[in-house]
Amino acid sequence: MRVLVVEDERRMAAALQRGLQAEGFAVDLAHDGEDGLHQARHGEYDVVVLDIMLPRISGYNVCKQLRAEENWVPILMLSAKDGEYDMADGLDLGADDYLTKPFSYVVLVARLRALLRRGANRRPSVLRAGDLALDPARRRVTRGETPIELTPREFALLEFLIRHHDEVVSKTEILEHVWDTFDTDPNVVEVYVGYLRRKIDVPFSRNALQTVRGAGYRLAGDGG
Amino acid sequence: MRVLVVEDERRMAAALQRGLQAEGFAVDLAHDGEDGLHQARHGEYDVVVLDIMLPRISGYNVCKQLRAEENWVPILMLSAKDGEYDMADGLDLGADDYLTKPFSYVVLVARLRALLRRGANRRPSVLRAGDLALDPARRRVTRGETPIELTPREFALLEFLIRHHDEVVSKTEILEHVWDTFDTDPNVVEVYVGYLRRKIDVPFSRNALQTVRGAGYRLAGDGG
DNA sequence: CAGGCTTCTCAGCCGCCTCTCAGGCAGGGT
DNA sequence: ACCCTGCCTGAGAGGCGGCTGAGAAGCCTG
Repeated sequence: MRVLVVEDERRMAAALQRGLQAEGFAVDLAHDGEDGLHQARHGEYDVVVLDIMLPRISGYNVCKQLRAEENWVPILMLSAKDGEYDMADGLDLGADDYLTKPFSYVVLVARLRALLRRGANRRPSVLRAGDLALDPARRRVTRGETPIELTPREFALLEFLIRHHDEVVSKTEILEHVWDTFDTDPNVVEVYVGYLRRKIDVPFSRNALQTVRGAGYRLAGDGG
Repeated sequence: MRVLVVEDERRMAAALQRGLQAEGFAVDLAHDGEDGLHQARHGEYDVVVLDIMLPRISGYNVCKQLRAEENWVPILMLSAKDGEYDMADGLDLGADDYLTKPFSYVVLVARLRALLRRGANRRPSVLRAGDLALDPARRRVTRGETPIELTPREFALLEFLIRHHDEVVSKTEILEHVWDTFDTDPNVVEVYVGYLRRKIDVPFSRNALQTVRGAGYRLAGDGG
């Protein structure tokens, strides 16, 4: 598995390289945005770890550029907590996952593996589960032919659920990936699951968004 | 889940112990590096929380020593912000994760769980015994093709039994691993074994979950 | 600045899950 | 055959997880 790490802080980059190599990845480094963009274009990587604060071209623009060129290599974005961009921006750009510095090394590796497992490469432009369809680029959701209006938070939640459809995802995982926090009251997830249900569930039909008591939620669906 | 906390500041150590116990971990303490090294060698822990600044042997050297002995227990390092070592050093040593003091308690727990989860990921994704299949990630159990609904406690019990299928496991072992206590009335195990039997046993067939009088229970099955 | 939308908190309710208890049953030893 | 001990199980209490309506705070828009 080939990983490109685009990170300007030399010590951090080197530590990541050693760590990921120990995990069995083949790791290339780029130390600024221009270099990173160049390598990502020509390197055939399975995944790219992309810092946002970079010399020459920001990670933000590297990601935007790659996606504009229809390059769908999975991208995991890194950003400072107090930075100019936040998670919503990152995902808007077409990043596949997002971590806030200071991040946990284990979490980084876990999410890299998750990205690889998901085979996000050659990602279909529309995500499906059952008769639900979600288009990340156009921010549009439909059930069958009928469009569904969602708020940004609802959209992010549904996107996460649909990417993991048929799996049980815990409220903690949801908080980490959709809210980017650990220590928020999980009740907010319950509330938003409630909102989603009212919008996506068809009356008199089996619920698409199931509760798995004591474990989390599962979005049923055979789509891909 | 057994945790070893190696931390010389008594107040901090005690606070961690109480907090982690409340989260359902079994917690042992060591107050200096020598003691910590000794316990880590012989204690069969699922994860070790290791302060860097320790009397007698530094956490740095405890970690180095353990890895030199090919002991790959997951290690989460703690260090002071202004300390001599930083994240890069920690990862170089073979630590699996790294936290800077003062850290958030919630973050610590989240990262511990991430470490444990990662360990779990290395195991086979679907556990089998006979025609029973249990998928920990999806929280799904099937007998042949038919899905079986289990409550969290039933699920945890079956997971433990299936991991030890064809072995006799005592009620005490079950209590330790599934209930995480010693001093509970073993009757609760009998009750839950009963619940499980009603859900997983096929009528008119040999019982999969056998009682071994005076010793415990055994889940029959040739699967792996 | 007003109005609407979104996000999030809070408290109350409901139902499932968990666990206890007591009585009955079965195995094994004498 | 009898008893003792270990195991099983039905009934039920209590707690906790999850759901939801109400409403406050924040944010954007006109």
